[in-house]
Amino acid sequence: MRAMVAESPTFSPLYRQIKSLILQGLESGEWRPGEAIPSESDLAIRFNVSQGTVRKAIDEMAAENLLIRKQGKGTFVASHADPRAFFRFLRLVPLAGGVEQSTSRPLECWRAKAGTEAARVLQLKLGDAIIIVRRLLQFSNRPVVVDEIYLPGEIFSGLSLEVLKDWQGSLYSLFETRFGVRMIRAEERIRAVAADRNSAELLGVDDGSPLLSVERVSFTYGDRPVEWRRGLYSTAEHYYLNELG
Amino acid sequence: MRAMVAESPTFSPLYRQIKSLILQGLESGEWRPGEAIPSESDLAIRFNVSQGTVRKAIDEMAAENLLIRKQGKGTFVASHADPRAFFRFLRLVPLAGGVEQSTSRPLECWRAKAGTEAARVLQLKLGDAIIIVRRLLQFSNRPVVVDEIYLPGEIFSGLSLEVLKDWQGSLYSLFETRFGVRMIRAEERIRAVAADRNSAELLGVDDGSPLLSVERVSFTYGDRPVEWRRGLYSTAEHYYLNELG
DNA sequence: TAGTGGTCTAGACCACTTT
DNA sequence: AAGTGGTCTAGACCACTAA
Repeated sequence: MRAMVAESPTFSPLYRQIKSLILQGLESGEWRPGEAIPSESDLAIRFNVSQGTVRKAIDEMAAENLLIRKQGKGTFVASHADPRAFFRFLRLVPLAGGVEQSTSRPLECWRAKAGTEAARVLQLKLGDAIIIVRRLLQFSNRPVVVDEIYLPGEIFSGLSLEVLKDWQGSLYSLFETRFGVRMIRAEERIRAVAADRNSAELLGVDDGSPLLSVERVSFTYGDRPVEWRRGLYSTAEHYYLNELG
Repeated sequence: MRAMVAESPTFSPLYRQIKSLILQGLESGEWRPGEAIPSESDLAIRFNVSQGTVRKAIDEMAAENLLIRKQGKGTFVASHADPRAFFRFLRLVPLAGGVEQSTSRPLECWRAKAGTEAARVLQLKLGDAIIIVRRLLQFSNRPVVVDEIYLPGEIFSGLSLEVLKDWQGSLYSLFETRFGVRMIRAEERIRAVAADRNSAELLGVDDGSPLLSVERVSFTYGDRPVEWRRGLYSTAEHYYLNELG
């Protein structure tokens, strides 16, 4: 292992090579979400490097929210089942402080073929199978978000309205445990639009009133796009919070 | 220095103590934006710790965008004069790809007294002096954002419309070089609103059309709020891009 | 060639959790 | 007491920049 550093023509430090080896373990499912990976010293022996080098690799992965370190216990694979992961992808906060209970109400779920845009965004071929989900998100039993979610049909073939209705917990935690797809990062494109009649009715606002249009593309390991969604957010009693570091 | 680790009742590791010492150097102006701080080995001698400990302190500060490392050259104090820092706080992207030139057109600048909300947000007393700036932001000579910016009068006392008009470059780089105030992080609260007549005219959109309302509070060292602004973004030809890590 | 940050190692010890 | 991650050190060497 050590030799690769010196010989590699496009130089990549040892700890990054270790990092990608650990990443392989995550992708292959050797260690599943919520489980512990081997200790630093075990990995150091396994990869034949010093503990400090493994440590630096894990440091980076923890900074990327792929792993979670717990002193005295071990290092764990990050999971969307962890309630702390929930607000990482949903940045909606009530105008009047406090914490609210949110519930997801699936409305429809049907099969379709990818059009030009869906194919481009999800990196599919035109006409490939996709699954579309429509959903209403409620905070304290009041509708706040209407979502339309596009998923590659091949990966999510078992998905149906019944499965969605039976599931307690976040959508991403369903995807993770049931379909083995873990969302790692996402890009959101936000605009202001006027409510169409249908959405206005679902959200309980006036036709044509301003809504936040949030278009999201989510990626799994290797920057593969696996979800495309468009949400309309009612910002009458909530706002989208963004922290600029 | 070493002794503090063991003796400290609320344990704080050595490298964090070093970090806060370096932070003091930044706050006090010992090292100014754009300048280099001493080398790791110099700092190690000065603080009487090992180079690795200084390194870990600097690592964290680099991750927080306070310092910028340049291999072979040194470690530099981050500056808003650096063009790379520009898009850290302005997340607007044209719908049709490509890069645009942006220009800031200051409209008005006047003195006022802090009302309840401004006082709360900026942590001032009711009636304290504040300065208000109105500004139009253009991309490729087309208006996209109207901003209203509230600043503590004491800190920004020399600010005027003339100063703003004479300045070439970003607002934050003006604040940094002319007033010694460096913005480190910010929170944005985003909602969708209907355009009022005045803003609609400035932005060249129809009265009542949906706009993004972006309310921002910016903080300097020690999490002190030093700017409050509300911007109305026209998202006819642009969107707000957010990366969810 | 000298100085800077970047990587890697080996070993000691501390803080936290579990048995 | 044993095992985990967390801190700190000292030293060697590599990669990059500038004189």
